Amino acid sequence: MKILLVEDDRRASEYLAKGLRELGHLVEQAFDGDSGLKAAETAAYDVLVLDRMLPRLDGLEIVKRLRAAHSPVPILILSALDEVDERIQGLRAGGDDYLAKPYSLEELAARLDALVRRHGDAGPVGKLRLADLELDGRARRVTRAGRKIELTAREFQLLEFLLRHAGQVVTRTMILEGVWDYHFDPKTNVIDVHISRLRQAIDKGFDRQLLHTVRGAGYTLTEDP
Amino acid sequence: MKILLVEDDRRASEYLAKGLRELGHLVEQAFDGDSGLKAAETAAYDVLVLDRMLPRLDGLEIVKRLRAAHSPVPILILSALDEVDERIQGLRAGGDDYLAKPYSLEELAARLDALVRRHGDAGPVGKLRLADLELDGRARRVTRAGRKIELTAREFQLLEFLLRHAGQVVTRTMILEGVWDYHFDPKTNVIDVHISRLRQAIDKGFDRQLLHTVRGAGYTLTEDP
DNA sequence: GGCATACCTTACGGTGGCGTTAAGACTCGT
DNA sequence: ACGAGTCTTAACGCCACCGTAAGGTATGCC
Repeated sequence: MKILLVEDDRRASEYLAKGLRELGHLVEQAFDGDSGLKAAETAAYDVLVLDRMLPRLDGLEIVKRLRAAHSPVPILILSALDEVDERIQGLRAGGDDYLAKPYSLEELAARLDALVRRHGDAGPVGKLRLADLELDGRARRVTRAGRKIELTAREFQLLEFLLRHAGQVVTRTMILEGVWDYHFDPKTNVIDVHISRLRQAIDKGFDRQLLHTVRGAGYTLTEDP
Repeated sequence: MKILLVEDDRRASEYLAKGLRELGHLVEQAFDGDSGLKAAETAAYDVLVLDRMLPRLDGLEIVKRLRAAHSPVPILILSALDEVDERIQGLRAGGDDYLAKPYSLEELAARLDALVRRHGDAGPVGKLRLADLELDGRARRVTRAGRKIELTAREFQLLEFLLRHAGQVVTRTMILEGVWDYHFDPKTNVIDVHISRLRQAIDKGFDRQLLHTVRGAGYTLTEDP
């Protein structure tokens, strides 16, 4: 999922970003409150991770402003302190969860999963399904009709993105943003190539095709023919 | 680990208890506040799970009394409401974490693990198993297909960590945190080297490989090919 | 039908992730 | 203080994966 990480400590930020990316998430970083708030207002994230103490604009202040603007995005607040009062302030400001240092990446990831799940439609952790195609995020495992399918990292990301938007048409631009984190047109056919490869992997040899082209628009993953 | 579950709703209690037991925990149940408090004062638990609303003695009241008596035991509070005020009251009273319905067993288990870990003691020392690979934490002994396998300290820790997360992908960052207790990137290939050695030890000469690489992400220990 | 556009497939070189080996640093116990 | 065993670092080679380009195929419009 798409995560905005606002943390001024460069080292900590890189560390968390790397860890979250390894887990298959798309992470964008901001290093001060100002740009963090701006990013949060501009793009659509599945969840925000805010440090409590930030230069230029405090983490809590960001939360308050976003909530004042009726942004429903789930927010988790990081802090050096594990004092009850700290946590309470975080929740009062409109944060959804709170995590104290020392950060455990595993716990952070678990809480983010939980937050997002609570906010959106339910469903078992990290499992996406369409017809007999199944994707398990935690095990990084894809099966169709019970048979395991080997995918590369990109293919996996792509499939995950498509499954998240199953039934609707996803445009190339959406894919570029959601999978590659490109905010411009690369002027190449990267997407076509990866779609092609993904097709080979999940649809080849099966009767019912799931991945369809919508000419002039993009692609769609659906079980309706 | 040893868990005290205080929940008056019989059905919910049984459900949670069953789930937690399946995860290898030892669960004791109480169905009202009075006996819950008594149990908590009498026996030593690794963690308490308290329902918010209880007959005879409110969940929060139990927390307050235990804290007044300087009991350090980690406590997680369950509640039907996910209101901020509710959560704040729970924390103020001395609870360590808060979980709202609908309960997700997976999330509950994860939070309990996190709570206990944060409170210091290591995880449960029991037997871990995957296919014909077995690890005995107490005896510090590993066997595969009955044959003893000699491991160094690090290799043992590493294997234990992998077994705890069997079936899911563990990233390098997770391994660094869980096995080395590093909270930064050492920029070396320590992990690769130890994984390599562990492979030699547990997989070499066996038909079915258990330790698999997930390129771009990390490793996974699973019996599925 | 012919043309233009959009899309698909294949092939290929570069990059970087991973595995292994070996050598140096460290930590014990004796 | 020495040595055996262990851990960490560094070096090197391999190969899977990614992205680009090029040529082929389908689709829609006139």
